[in-house]
Amino acid sequence: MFLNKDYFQNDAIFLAKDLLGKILVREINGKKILCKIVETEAYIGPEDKACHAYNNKRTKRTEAMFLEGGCTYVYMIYGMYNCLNIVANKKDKPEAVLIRAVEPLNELEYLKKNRNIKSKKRYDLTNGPGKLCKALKIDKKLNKYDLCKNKKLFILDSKDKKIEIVEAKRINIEYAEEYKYKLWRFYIKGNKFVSKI
DNA sequence: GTAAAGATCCACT
DNA sequence: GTGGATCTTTACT
Repeated sequence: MFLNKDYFQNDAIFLAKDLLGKILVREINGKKILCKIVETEAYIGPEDKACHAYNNKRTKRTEAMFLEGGCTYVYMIYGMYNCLNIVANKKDKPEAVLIRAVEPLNELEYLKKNRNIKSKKRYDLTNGPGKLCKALKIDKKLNKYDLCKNKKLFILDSKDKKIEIVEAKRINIEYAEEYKYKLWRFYIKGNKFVSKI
């Protein structure tokens, strides 16, 4: 089951929770890599001080968040790492869901090769926003990508309804003042691939 | 043109 | 659990 455009017009907090357990599909050279989404964070444009688009700040970088829901917002952090966001809500509402961690379901050797790390731990492959982007070869070429119209990157619905969702504070946003206490990070309880408990 | 900070990762103890 | 690496984007002058 494909998730359609209407689904992504919901607000970021709803989507952040609802996307847990769903399947992110990335196709590279004919390989279909399947990953279960296990950890997300919601960023709510104008009011959220942790959001790049706080106060409707619109720059060349943040304009992807002003697109309609169902597109991607890929940004670079610390100069070297990419993070994958799913844009939420309607056009001109800058909300997004950051994908912080996924659980790889196949092509593990290929993902390990992309990561090029010494660690052989399976759960080190994709347990962080920068890591999963490197493993899945997600970079700025996939910024503003429409998840509903393309085959290289999209999301499948999942029948897994037994997951237990934990709400937590978001990570590494000390500068966000009162917003750093918002419980806008969501993850699947007990899942080994979550970046931080 | 220049400076400063940043939604992180990895190796090491 | 800690610290260094490392470079893009932004917001100034």
